[in-house]
Amino acid sequence: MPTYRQIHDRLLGHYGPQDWWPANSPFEVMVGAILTQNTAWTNVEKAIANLRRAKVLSAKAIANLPATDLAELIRPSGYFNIKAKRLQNFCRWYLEQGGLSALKKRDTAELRDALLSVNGVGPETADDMLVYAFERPVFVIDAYTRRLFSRIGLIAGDEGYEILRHQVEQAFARDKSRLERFNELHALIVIHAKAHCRKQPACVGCPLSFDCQVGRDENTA
DNA sequence: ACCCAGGGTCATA
DNA sequence: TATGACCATGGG
Repeated sequence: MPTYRQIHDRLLGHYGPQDWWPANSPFEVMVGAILTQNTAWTNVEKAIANLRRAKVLSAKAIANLPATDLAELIRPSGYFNIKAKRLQNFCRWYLEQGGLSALKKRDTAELRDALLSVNGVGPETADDMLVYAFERPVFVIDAYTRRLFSRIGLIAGDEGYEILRHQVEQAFARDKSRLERFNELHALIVIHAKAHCRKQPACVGCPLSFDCQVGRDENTA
């Protein structure tokens, strides 16, 4: 049974560095993190392109936009009514807190709690922001990660989010460059899942030498 | 036609 | 604490 570190190394060797998050600024990372909730990234790209074209890809602009206008711009990303509210909740909070420069000064644990206090920001979204916008060494747990680790046998699969996060983070606790490891591992797992989608009957050419089928929901073993 | 995507919130038991 | 309903577009 491979270790978390071996999984990281094998995926990295096979797919190469992913250079995440695909965004032009920390704020754009945060917008994308909210828009990609349970949504394909290709749809998020369209929504972000709309925001950029409308010149409202900033906290102030989004906070001051009529909710119905914002919803229309982000329509391609799905759940557009609720996500318009979430984006505005977040942007107003972001401005109240003093913006990026003020947030960057906060301790990681405190910043995480603050992010989680925003309605519409859950654990995965907060951790996406912490790693890819604030460069803090936290590991993001998503559905793919649960499937992969449980099918390999490293976890049961029904553990709580925090339990899993700490378990993986502990595996790299003494790693000098664990931020880069957490950054890559999450991105690699997502890319790996996309590479082995529903079109294939098995995890063909799996770099983990294991038919993990991360891109499939069923098949729990 | 069906499945699900780089989740989160809220009501209910 | 633990399910279930709900949110909604777009690609395979």
